[in-house]
Amino acid sequence: MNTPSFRNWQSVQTEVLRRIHAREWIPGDLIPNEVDLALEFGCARTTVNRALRAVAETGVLDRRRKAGTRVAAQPVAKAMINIAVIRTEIEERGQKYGYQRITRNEVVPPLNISGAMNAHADRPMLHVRALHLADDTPYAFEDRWIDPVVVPDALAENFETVSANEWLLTHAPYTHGEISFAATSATIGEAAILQCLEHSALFTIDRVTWDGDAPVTKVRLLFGPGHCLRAVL
Amino acid sequence: MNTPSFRNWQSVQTEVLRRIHAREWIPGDLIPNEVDLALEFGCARTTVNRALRAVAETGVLDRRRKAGTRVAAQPVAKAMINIAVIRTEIEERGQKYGYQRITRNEVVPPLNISGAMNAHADRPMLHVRALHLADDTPYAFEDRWIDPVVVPDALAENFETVSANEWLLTHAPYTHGEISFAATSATIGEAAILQCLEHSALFTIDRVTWDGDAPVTKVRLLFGPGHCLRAVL
DNA sequence: CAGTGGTCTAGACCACAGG
DNA sequence: CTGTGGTCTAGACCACTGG
Repeated sequence: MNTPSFRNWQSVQTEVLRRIHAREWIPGDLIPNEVDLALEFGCARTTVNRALRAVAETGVLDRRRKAGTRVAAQPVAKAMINIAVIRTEIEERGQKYGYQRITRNEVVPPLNISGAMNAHADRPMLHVRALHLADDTPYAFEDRWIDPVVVPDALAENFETVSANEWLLTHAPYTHGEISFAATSATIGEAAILQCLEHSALFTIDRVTWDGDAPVTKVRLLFGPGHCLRAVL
Repeated sequence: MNTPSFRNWQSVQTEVLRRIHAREWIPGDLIPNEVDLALEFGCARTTVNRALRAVAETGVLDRRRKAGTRVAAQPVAKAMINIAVIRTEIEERGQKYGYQRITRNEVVPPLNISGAMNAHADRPMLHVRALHLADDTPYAFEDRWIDPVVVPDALAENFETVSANEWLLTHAPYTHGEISFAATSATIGEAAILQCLEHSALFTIDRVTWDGDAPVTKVRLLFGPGHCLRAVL
């Protein structure tokens, strides 16, 4: 067995994936430990570790101290979704970006909004509604709530030329957030804004971010009919 | 400046994130190089490297050889989506999983299917339609095409008790794939299967996988109204 | 060309959890 | 208790790319 030598972690990773693909290592199997693999591959254990860690991050391997490393029986497909600023997203597709602010108010949000943000139910918030356009046609409707206690600067901004989507990135840091994707049926008002039929199926993104315990912003993005979000596996 | 010492990469990562959050390092800024940070933090450069690499993977830092490491001006939010087997997904929510195969045929697929799979347009494929149920109510409709040349074993399987969703995981390895998310309007047939109204907005996942150049399978999953996919940021 | 991140190495110690 | 992965270290060389 004249094993070719594996001199970097990427080649070790490739070899590991090959063995799994070729069923040399069967799903559920325990594979050799790092020390043995390092010996076999003729490299340092650190290098094997780096490779196995990378594979494990994709869900193909399952690693546990003492228990060792196994080929995942039911690998969970992991897709990395990149959510960029909407303007960038449109411009990268070679389209012309357009923006229209629709409304801006300071009101007490409905309970489902303050609830989702984990915020005080009686505190007024900044409510901004706006439309993003690609090549002059409606692309996405942004319905956003901003907590003015956490982001006081937002009160001085009218969001007429800069979208909240973009402005918040540079003015409101957050520590963590939640995002969810769904399909919703266009209300008559949404249909008018997006220039589509009532009850059209709209791809929807809901996102809430916090800075520690403090709610920063909650946004719902409604994309025009036909929109889809892609990723690789 | 009595810097506490940072003895592991996680604490270095935390400190880096803190500085960005606290605006000590402004978006667009060049931050000190690894050697300097290692000196400041009192740890090895390897440790700093590990921490910065982890932060860069989340999109908060931008690293380039020679150019150095910068705080991303417009960080692209990255959400990791885990797509598990549907049965597992349902059972993990404490619901009872149910499955019904609807149809199974060997036919030449329509052009949009063979096109998406990058397959020969005139080759017959295995077409399986099935319904997944949670607590006896329709959860997702699976409409799948399988290339029998690539997965010959599939011809011997009737998919009456085991879903293709699950069977393929252990019988058809793939090297890469594409996934896309969208919202579609229920046709009358789909509405009947999912027991919802025609034109309901359905969350839809399309997935195609390949084994090298060879197309393995293409699946469209239509989820019942109200379904949503969550992730953390 | 030179400075930066990218990686490898050999060895060491540690934390966790299986048996 | 002990084997496994997780991590740190110091030093070295390399690859890329900006100036």
